[in-house]
Amino acid sequence: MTKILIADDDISILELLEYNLKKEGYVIFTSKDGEEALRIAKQEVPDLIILDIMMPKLDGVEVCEKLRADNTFQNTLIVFLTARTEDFTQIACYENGGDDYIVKPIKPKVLASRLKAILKRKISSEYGGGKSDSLTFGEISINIERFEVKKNDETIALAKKEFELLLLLASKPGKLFTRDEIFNKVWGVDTAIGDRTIDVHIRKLREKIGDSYIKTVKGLGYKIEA
Amino acid sequence: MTKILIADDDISILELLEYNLKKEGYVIFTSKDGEEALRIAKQEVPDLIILDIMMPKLDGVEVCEKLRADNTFQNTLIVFLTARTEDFTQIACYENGGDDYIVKPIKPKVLASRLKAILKRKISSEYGGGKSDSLTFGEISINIERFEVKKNDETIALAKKEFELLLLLASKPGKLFTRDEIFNKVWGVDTAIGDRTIDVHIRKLREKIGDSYIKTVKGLGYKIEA
DNA sequence: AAAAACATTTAACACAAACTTAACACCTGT
DNA sequence: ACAGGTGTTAAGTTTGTGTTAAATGTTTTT
Repeated sequence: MTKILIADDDISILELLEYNLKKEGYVIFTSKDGEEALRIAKQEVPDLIILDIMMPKLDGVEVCEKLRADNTFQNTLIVFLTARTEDFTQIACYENGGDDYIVKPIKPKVLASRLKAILKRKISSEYGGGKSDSLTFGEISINIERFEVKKNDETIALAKKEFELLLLLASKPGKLFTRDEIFNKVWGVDTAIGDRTIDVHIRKLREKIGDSYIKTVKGLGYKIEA
Repeated sequence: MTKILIADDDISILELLEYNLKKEGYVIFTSKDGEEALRIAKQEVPDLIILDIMMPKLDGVEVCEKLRADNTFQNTLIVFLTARTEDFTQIACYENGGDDYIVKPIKPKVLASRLKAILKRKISSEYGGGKSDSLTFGEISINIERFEVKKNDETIALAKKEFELLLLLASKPGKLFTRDEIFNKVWGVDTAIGDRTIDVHIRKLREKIGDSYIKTVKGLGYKIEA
């Protein structure tokens, strides 16, 4: 049984969500302001809490802060609800202790699948814990959650792109990744960058983790040597 | 005839892909959610399935899991579709039994060539009879994904053209490949190269993998001895 | 048996691909 | 506004591959 608490001062949204999420089999609680949300949260200890940013008495961010200060809600998932116009960025969400955020207007189906994904993430990390958040090859180990790479217990500082590149190659050691593939997955199809950019990043990676891991396959791409 | 099933809740993407892939000569099926995707998959048994991660009812990962649990789909290629913002990491794709993943936004041409590559991998490995994407004859085994050739567990380094040539011959051991055929498949119809180029490559191959595998049929072409 | 047709082998070369280094534009946080 | 770091571009260098050419070897035809 999965309990979800929804807090929003707009009753139509409350009803929309309640109706659609009940259909998905969740147990739903609702509240119209921040203080009420806090009270119900403490009483019910939901698995997931959806907080509108703009609310009377206590806004979403404040509610989140108070929840996070309480040990009970250390592992509770908190999702912010925000109008597109508010410039509440992804970063702000995570900075304030949120796990995700959803932009209005809400599409119930999209929302439902999003929540499902988030909940699933929680479940799988609670049990076993060590699933997909770290991977290893040779003397190198990568911790995805901490964004950290170690070589024999010695931390290596990597820049974002370097990390992403390494992560891609390491996601399937031995597999050959063509430049196209690297390009699409690390940079994205829509960006246009020069031919040599990948080389340079590979270069920097090799400099940091050692020459012996990343192998060039001329005319094709790169791979991590098993 | 190659059947492709596409599942995405975004109809514009569905139409975009359907239009472009039909043009490439594939037979396309579409579905708007995970459950429908499963149903069609079971009915049609496509060669390749493209799954959006975020979908109503069943998300892409779940569909993949269910498919993989079914013996029918052991060899079916599964490709995930993911928005760049979703933190669906590279690892998750492979961990969940996916063969590849493609990042949105989609460029039809890029996608088409990617799919072609993936399908090619599958086809050539099916010739060899094996279920994984590796081909074997005699003491030699070829892993296409890793771009690796082994002779009794000992890795042999091949250049791109050498590899492609060997792959062609090995895709159907015993079959005779005429010089023309080799030209068209390895070099492409439009390139013009001298008569002796193939010989030289055959030479290098024999040097590396041993003289006993590739047999010359004078006046006709080459083949791999069964 | 000689010639023709075809294949092998070796070395040399040209060129495209990848490496390397340095410079610079661009964020991001202070 | 500035400093520090990151990501990208540019330019010169290096490397390895693919191709050609030329000499040698083998089989088939007449």
